[in-house]
Amino acid sequence: MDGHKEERLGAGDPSDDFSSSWSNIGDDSSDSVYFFGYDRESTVLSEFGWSLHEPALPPRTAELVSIGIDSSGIAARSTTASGVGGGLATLDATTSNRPSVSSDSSEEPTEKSTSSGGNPQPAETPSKVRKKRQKRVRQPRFAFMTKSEVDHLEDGYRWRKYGQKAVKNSPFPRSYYRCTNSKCTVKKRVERSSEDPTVVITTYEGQHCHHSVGFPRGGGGHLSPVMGDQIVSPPGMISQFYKPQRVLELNPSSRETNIPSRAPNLPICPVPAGSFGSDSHHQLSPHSSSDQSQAQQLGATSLHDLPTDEGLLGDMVPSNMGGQR
DNA sequence: CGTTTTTGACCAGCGC
DNA sequence: GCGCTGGTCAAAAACG
Repeated sequence: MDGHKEERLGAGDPSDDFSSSWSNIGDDSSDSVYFFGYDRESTVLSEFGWSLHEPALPPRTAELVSIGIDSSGIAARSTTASGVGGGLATLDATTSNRPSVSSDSSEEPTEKSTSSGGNPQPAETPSKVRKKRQKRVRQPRFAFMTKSEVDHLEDGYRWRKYGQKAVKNSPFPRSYYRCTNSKCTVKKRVERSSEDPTVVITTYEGQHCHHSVGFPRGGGGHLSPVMGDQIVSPPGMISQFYKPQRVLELNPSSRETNIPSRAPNLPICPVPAGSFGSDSHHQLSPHSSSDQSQAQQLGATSLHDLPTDEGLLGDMVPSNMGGQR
């Protein structure tokens, strides 16, 4: 099983089609190789394959194995279901729900509030009154594969579990979490790879609009960055992961389409701008800009191709990733 | 008592 | 149109 993964990746002649989508950001000097990339054509991330490496690094609670990003926020269909790449990270967003970049960002329905929370249905018959849910609007997602014993990795934010489902073709259930910050619509899914139970696949959707809460629970054990300087991303999502050393190239789609390489639709925050100043005083207010400049400072040269802006990736990709090369 | 988890039901999207 | 599956809701239970 692992074999086929390796095969796809290694033999798979990375340059084929995906070389530009998936970047090997491993450190030459290290035994580990990390793959970081995104789905260029809104196809299936798992098609790119991934590889588990056994990094000769200090033991950690979780190792980042692979990251997949759906920068377009568009559908990458799950092949897991079809058995093609079972257990691999797939990002999917229903095409029909594809956020239409400009307008949607503002109307971001905050699905939950529209469905029942924001619209307390005048209960008629508990069963059928249940309000019609709005179309699901998917935000860009990205997934991480980590080798970990624990399913739910500490990432500096507090999450509330709101569902769990059995997944087809997988013996492991998938858990659904939502950020406990009421203004934050970030969600995450956690499931174990059916192929390698030691691998946890975590998929994030959305962007935190607040700082992390710190690590009240774990004492921050997961946080300590190993491969270099500290991770500077306050709203970091995966700070417990290893820091990739370099990004060769990202966002080829922008190359193709001639759009500026900034991720077109990685929302900074789904929350209406106004709510920052007024409501979440202590939160992000002043630094959407400072975050940006920070990101720019940190990664300016090498990150110029980053598709991610200071949004999701800005958070997860340790600031100065690539700054050395 | 407030918060989080569990869990069955409901709903949307998609393929056939 | 129907069935399947993933995603979400929300009441109840569990927990601190």
